[in-house]
Amino acid sequence: MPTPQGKPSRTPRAPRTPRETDGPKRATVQEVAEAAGVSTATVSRVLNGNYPVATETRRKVEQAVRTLGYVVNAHARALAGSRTRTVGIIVQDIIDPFYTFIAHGVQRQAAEDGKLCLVCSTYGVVGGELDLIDALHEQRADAVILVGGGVDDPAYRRKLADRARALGREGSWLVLCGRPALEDGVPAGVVDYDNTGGAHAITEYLLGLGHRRILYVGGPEQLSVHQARVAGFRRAHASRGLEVDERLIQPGAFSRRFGYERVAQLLRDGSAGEFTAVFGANDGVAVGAMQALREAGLRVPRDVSVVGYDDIPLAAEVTPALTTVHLPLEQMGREAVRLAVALRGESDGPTGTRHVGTHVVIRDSTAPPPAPAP
Amino acid sequence: MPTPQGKPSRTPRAPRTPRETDGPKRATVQEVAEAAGVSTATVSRVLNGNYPVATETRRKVEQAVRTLGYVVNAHARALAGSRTRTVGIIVQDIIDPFYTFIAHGVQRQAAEDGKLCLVCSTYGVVGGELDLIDALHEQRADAVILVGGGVDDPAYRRKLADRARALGREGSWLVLCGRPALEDGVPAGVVDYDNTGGAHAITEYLLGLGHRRILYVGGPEQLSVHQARVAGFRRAHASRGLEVDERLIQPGAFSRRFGYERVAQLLRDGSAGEFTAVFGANDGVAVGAMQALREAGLRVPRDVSVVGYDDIPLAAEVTPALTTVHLPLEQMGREAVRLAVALRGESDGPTGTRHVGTHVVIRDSTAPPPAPAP
DNA sequence: CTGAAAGCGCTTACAG
DNA sequence: CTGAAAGCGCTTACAG
Repeated sequence: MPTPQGKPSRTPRAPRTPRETDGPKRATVQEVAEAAGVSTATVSRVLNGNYPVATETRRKVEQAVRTLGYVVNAHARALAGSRTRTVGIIVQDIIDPFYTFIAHGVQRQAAEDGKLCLVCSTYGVVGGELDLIDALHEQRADAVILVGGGVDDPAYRRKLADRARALGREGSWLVLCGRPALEDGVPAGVVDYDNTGGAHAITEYLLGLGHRRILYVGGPEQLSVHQARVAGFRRAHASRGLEVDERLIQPGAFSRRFGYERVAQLLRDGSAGEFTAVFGANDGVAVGAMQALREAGLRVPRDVSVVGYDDIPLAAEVTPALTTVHLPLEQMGREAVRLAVALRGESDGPTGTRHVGTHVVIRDSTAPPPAPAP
Repeated sequence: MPTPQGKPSRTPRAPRTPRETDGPKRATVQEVAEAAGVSTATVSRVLNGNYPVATETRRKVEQAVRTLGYVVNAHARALAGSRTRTVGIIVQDIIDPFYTFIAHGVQRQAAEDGKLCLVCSTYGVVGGELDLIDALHEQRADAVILVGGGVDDPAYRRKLADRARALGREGSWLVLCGRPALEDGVPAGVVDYDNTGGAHAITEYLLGLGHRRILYVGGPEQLSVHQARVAGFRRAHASRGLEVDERLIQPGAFSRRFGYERVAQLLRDGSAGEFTAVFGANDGVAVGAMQALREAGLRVPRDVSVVGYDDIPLAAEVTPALTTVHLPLEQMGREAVRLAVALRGESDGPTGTRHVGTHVVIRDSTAPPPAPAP
């Protein structure tokens, strides 16, 4: 039983006495060395394969490893060497497909590079990110990948920069994935996808179809992603000399539920005025909006067009299939670990940035607005 | 640049010379101790809070920690102490909702217990599980949680048992989540959900509705989960003295795609005979089947009823909402880490098993079979 | 190609 | 309540 401090209570047994059932006792390099009749240095060298070793010697060591069932201790290795072969990733919520797919990319790339992956979710806890960075720092992760848009106030960015520097001193790297770069000189990489550009492109598509009153729903106001997407939305209007009715911008959560409820409400009370298209801040919001429209007796895309952002699988699976901005989520995850690896190669390299492309995917949820009432 | 062996090449710089930019050099307990004017033992004690320390002493140490920006090295800690405060989880594919939700539960429970989570996916690679268990063993994870049904041949189970014993010697535990227990005496826990019972219950529900020809689609034949579900399907028929037409059992992948393709094909060539209901081996398969039925002009549930298994969110989101067997996925993940923690508390406890409940959720995809053609 | 030895950064009996 | 010292299990210059 753990004590209140969470430490195991002292057992009355003599320490380090192997259990009866232990069988071949847990082996160490020391024991492998003895069994093979060589030094521990030699064992280490055959294990790591990073140094020439005579064939016969190698054979003896491998034999000993096998018969003793030796499994290297990664902690001893990490302490004596320098790399941990571990990357950490911090997301908001692993069950949100946006994060799941990025985490998936991180995991695959890490696996290909022979690294293991520590995944952590903040679940929206304030300061959670910072604590998790610290926890991953304790683990001396080779890289810490922070995914998703962040709150964007100066005090917070300063704290993040401090963490990045602390990590940098350790030879590790903070990689921001989908969040603006920190100030110059801070050792942090960034994997960037163009929120403003994507939002601009899909808004322009809607405008080109003839829509003039587009409702923008969802997205937490403090998040950098949200701000960037709204900026693209506005810029597309501005390029055509159009003004946007502020009532049409309805920030909120990034959830299906929010999309559903807010659109249902606006349809009910009309407080945003009329609209012929809905731009969901992400696919979840858009799908929620579609449901609200359907329940109000409106047809998509005949009466109202709907678009989303991210292109999670759901977007292609709903009916009608959703027009949206495609983000290469898995690739973003892969890019993040590749960047970290590249960065570690440099003795004291500067901040690096990697951009991934984005494009509009036109499916069945968009059409020209209905002809004005006769 | 890594050399071909994957090790960093020697740099010409003198080792351990701090970079100009290092700022407050990476601190160690040693340095914290000096700064605070105490011994390293004392620093360790205030850091771990597991031993009485004078208030004033504690204050000095905490102060030193803060000004030096000290971050404990988890590897040194793991090597000197015994626990790593890390759990490992192995799934087949993190983007499959079944696994995502279990992983989510593992992660939350681990976080609540102050542990970090190493998550690994096999992506269906043969032997992947075994290699990943070894990798997690190297990391000395406090527990290794293996999720999902496994291939069920004796040779494989023997290998698994070997791994479990090796882990056990280390004081760590293998926990099988949704897979049959290993032989007696092997130090492995299991979190069990009743596949046979669930399949029996939902089949019985369909039978009670009047269906007599139910198509069972999907599920890889070698997997223990599949075998258990089919067993439940058969037993439900047997209880009513009904025979099952073997052509109605169509194993295959656990995917939406397979469900779609196989049902489409059977509808085309009629090689399974008639059927009035479809039992998808999991929700994905069931949703694929619904799509195939719809495209063939059949209506669900009016012409054909459809049920699934697992109750992932998709099940409630499709139209019509899917009748299925509910599995408490998140809870299963949580149970797995709780079990591991409990097991570690015991000096040499026996194999433990935890059962989680299962129940049928009736939604809109089921109805009595259509009346026989007039 | 190989070995002896130092050292990585902690924790934990042991002894006050 | 505190400290001196051993030891956890590896890797890596250094020296042949």
